[in-house]
Amino acid sequence: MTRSGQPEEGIRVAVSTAILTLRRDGAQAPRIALPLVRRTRDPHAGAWALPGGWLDTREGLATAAARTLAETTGLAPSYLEQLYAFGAVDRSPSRVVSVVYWALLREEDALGAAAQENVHWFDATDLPELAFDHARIIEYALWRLRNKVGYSRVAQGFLPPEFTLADLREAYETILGRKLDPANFRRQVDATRTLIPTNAFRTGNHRPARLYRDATDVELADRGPLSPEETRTS
Amino acid sequence: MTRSGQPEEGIRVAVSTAILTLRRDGAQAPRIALPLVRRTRDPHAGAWALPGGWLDTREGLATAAARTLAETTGLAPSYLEQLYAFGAVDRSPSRVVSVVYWALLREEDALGAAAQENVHWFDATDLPELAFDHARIIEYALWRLRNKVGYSRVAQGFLPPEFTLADLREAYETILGRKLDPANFRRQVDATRTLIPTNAFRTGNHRPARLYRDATDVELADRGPLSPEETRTS
DNA sequence: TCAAAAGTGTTGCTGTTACACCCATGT
DNA sequence: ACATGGGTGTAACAGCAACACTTTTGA
Repeated sequence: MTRSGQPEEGIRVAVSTAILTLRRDGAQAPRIALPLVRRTRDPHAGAWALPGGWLDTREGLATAAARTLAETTGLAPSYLEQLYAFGAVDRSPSRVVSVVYWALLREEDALGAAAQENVHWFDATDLPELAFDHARIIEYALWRLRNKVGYSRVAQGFLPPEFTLADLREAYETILGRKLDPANFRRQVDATRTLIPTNAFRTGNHRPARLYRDATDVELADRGPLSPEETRTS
Repeated sequence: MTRSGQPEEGIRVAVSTAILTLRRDGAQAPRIALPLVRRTRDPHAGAWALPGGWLDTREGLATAAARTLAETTGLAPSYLEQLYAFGAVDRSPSRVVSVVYWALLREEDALGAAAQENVHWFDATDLPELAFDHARIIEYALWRLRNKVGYSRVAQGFLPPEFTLADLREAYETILGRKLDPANFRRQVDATRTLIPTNAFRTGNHRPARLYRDATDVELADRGPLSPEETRTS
């Protein structure tokens, strides 16, 4: 095959997504959870896998990620970013190129979605046996999230439109796996000038906490010269 | 099409690479240059494009990137990393998914390669009219390089195995587009403990400069849980 | 009034920047 | 000897971590 020639045959392109959200059991600290689907066919029938599907010839990659996500789990993420394209020949018996996305989901949206057959939520630190190399892919997605939280506002993808600094700090703590100093955390986030204080407070057991919302019209993460991909299905 | 169903048809997968190297005209400061190939067919016949080719069904993505690179330009990069997978429907009349890599090439290797027909080198800041969205892709590759140079040793991908700190600093300065303080630069790089001083010096016009080599068996850039892809063609 | 979270102040540490200065070589 | 890049020293500054402290509420 030469450079300018056409390939003899096409290759099947799969799109799948690691959807991360926060989940809390009772009053404990939240944990990162993600939905997996049980495979019904070989290869790896019976094993759990990232939700996804085949790329249709009439749609873009990000659109396909959002579509297959909705079809398999009924979920609509608040943040979606391409993770990596995998294409080793030994990943599957028949040749497949797999473009993987990672997504963040608001806690409330995860609860609101109807439970679906063959879809289960797993704690990211306690995963079942996974199909293909999906275990490593999830590791990579979590690594990317931990990294990105350090220099962007992605953590807000876990939160509702209005939230307290304690909410935000809790999300950071869950992602990073360590406690953060509330005083320093406050100063650091408002040094970024990306949070807009509202006049509302969350009243609870103690001193009320001011609610913030994120600056609108600003992407949660800087993707450089690449504009965020279109994810509308229309 | 349902999740578990097979796609009706395969999709052609293209692999192309933005190959960056340093190039100097006379005694001036070096600039980033990259090779482009002139397209001989539609779409965009006559326009310049990133070197690449079609993914063969029997090879991995990174292998295909290295192979098509060698076939179209005769070059073998010192560093190769996946950049992004593009798949918007309107990129090409017929549906194509394009997996783009970016690579670094040692200055010497660029000069050593025989000049090939339809391959020309361009200054990264002075590009011709490019096919598809390749102009934006090159912007993205340069952005990634600028970013990565801040927290990794990728810049050494431009340099021969042994180099002086001035060589390395010059590479950084070219990538970042600004002068760096030699004194501070020295301290910063040896704080990373990744450079091994040799007993050799480069003797020239002034005080001889010690030659360094990079710590072997260490990847130039941290890619997280993803092990570097195999690029051997065998 | 007390516990606990919200929020402010302050101090010491660490890494960076700027730049003065000495060293070693070719011309 | 002197110009020039190699290489060291150091003081000022900025950002961050640690933690003492004040404020405001519910119980």
